[in-house]
Amino acid sequence: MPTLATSQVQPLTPRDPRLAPWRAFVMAQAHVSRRLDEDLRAEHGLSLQEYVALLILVEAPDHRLRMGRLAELLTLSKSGATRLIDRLVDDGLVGRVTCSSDLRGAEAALTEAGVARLRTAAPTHLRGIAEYFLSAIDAEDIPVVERTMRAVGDRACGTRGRA
Amino acid sequence: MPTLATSQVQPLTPRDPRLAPWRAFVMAQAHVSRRLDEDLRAEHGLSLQEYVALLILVEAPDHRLRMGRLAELLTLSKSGATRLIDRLVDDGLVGRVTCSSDLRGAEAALTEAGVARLRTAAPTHLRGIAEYFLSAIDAEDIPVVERTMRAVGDRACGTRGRA
DNA sequence: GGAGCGTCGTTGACCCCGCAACGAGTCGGG
DNA sequence: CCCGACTCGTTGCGGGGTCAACGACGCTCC
Repeated sequence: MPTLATSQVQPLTPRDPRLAPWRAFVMAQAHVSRRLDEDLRAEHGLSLQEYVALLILVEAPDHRLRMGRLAELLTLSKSGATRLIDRLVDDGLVGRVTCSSDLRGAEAALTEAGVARLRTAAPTHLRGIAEYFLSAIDAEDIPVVERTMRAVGDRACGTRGRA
Repeated sequence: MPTLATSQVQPLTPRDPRLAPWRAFVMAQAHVSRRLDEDLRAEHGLSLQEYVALLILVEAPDHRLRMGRLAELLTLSKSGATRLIDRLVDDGLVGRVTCSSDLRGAEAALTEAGVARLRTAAPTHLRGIAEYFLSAIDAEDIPVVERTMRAVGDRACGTRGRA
């Protein structure tokens, strides 16, 4: 395989037909996330971001995570993570714990209420994914979607800074 | 074909492996749009939304569009569109015109400066799409991506309101 | 032809996020 | 030791978004 610097698919101009998949991708994302967010807010009073934060925490060892790591996983700035956790703390869904191994660090830890809230909200989220995303894709195409999306994510994430 | 209510791919539980493509999709979108936004801001002082607004306008007949329609195409609320156009007007990139056929309607119209700005910013955007998105996908997979993303977009957009 | 209802875009209040600056804590070298 | 340089999370500020309420206008029907 050629290790061509970065893209080299061809320079790409406006009105190029290869923009079609890109536009479809953008629209898909916009509509699906909006739907998932609406459903969670309407049925459980949680934004999609808040739900994902709880989800990330429940999958972490001890149901706790350093703020910095949490910010990364949420693709959020550090301050964004701080304020998101602030809200969840106010709602009693997570607690703040000072990190044992690093006194300047803080950890967010899921409370019992947080676990419970997540459990009741999960069906809504999962139903949304099935209804808006998975059910629109032919079964045979799913592996391709997974592979390509993973490649895109890695490429856009990995090529950090340097060309 | 079965007209099964909505999803019926299978109820879907947490930790289901079918969530993998969904997660990859979410990460891909997050990283790619962030990159495109950063690049446009750094090189042209435009947010991705502002760029897309200009792009939509340039593709419209007469380079003008009703506010409502613009909001739809941007997947934005009406007030969101109003404020976005406000900024572009302040920058001199678009102008406001009262709609000829409906006195309560307003239209946004691209100025010469807007067209010019779009033209200079386009290469950055197109390069980003090629580099972060297209070049990560095998050529043979691109049609599948386009087809599936279109299907997902339509499904999440079309099933408006009613089950 | 005016009354009532729907639609269009804007505005005010509020929410959420990123950036830059900060205080607190860690770590390595003199 | 202790002093600088770095890292961690929080905070002030400002940008950008939504929702609800509004004024202006179009439309229909009596």
